[in-house]
Amino acid sequence: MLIHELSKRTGITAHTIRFYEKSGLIKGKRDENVTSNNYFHYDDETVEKLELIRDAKSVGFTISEIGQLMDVWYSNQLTIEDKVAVLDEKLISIDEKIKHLKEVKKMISQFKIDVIEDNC
Amino acid sequence: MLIHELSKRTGITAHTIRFYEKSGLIKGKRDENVTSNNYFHYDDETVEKLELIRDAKSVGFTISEIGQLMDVWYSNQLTIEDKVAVLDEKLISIDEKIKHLKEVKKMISQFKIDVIEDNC
DNA sequence: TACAACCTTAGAGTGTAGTCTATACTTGTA
DNA sequence: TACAAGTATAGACTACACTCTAAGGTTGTA
Repeated sequence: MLIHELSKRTGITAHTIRFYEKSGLIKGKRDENVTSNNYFHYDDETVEKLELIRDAKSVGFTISEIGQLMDVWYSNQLTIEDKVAVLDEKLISIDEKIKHLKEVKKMISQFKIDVIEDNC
Repeated sequence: MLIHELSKRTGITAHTIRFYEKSGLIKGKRDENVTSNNYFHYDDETVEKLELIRDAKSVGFTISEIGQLMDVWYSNQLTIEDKVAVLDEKLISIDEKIKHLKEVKKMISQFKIDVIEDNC
């Protein structure tokens, strides 16, 4: 599919998708059979990647952290140990984020009770 | 306590604390008994607030979202219904973030297994 | 074949969240 | 009392993540 279709499927603008591509998060392929243009083609895997990017971003991961993860996913430059190390680091970071969210949730829930009961 | 102490207790720089104060997230008090300076004084509640701010920021809440929450917390301008509405909105948003984190965690965990087992 | 709708790259502009510098004043300590 | 350390304000600067504009080329359709 071309960028317009990818944009429609993910709800992410073409501009932003190109920005992610320039940042190394995703990668389109050129069709070698076509010489009249140099349009990028994307597959379903890219749709999944963009959805992962959106999830990861919404919980505070930066582009460069997500990029690091994508490198582990798709690069063969790293040893298994290196890959596992990066993945473990992200897993720890996710657990911390969940912990933070639960703390914030607890505070807000308690405050909601206070607001309702004490009319404060 | 003064800003330096607040900074030491929270690990947030004085510059950033002043930035949060300017953004309306926290509020120091001036000591009316002292006329020689206009130093701001902060209480333990501010320490808690800054810790909440840090947690909330680490999971993708923006300054303005946090500010909205602080308004609900400390302003008497809003009705109980309005306050509960804001709190409910944040609680839903937190649940979504936890859901996103679990999705990302699942993908990374599965990928870790693939890396180890399939040597990919 | 006109023309709308799409594609590309390069680069400028925007909003958020700090981060730092400069200037000037106050406080604590050797 | 010198002077290091702390405090306030204003405003410049930076990094990140978009977001938009311009310029030029391609594709699909009436």
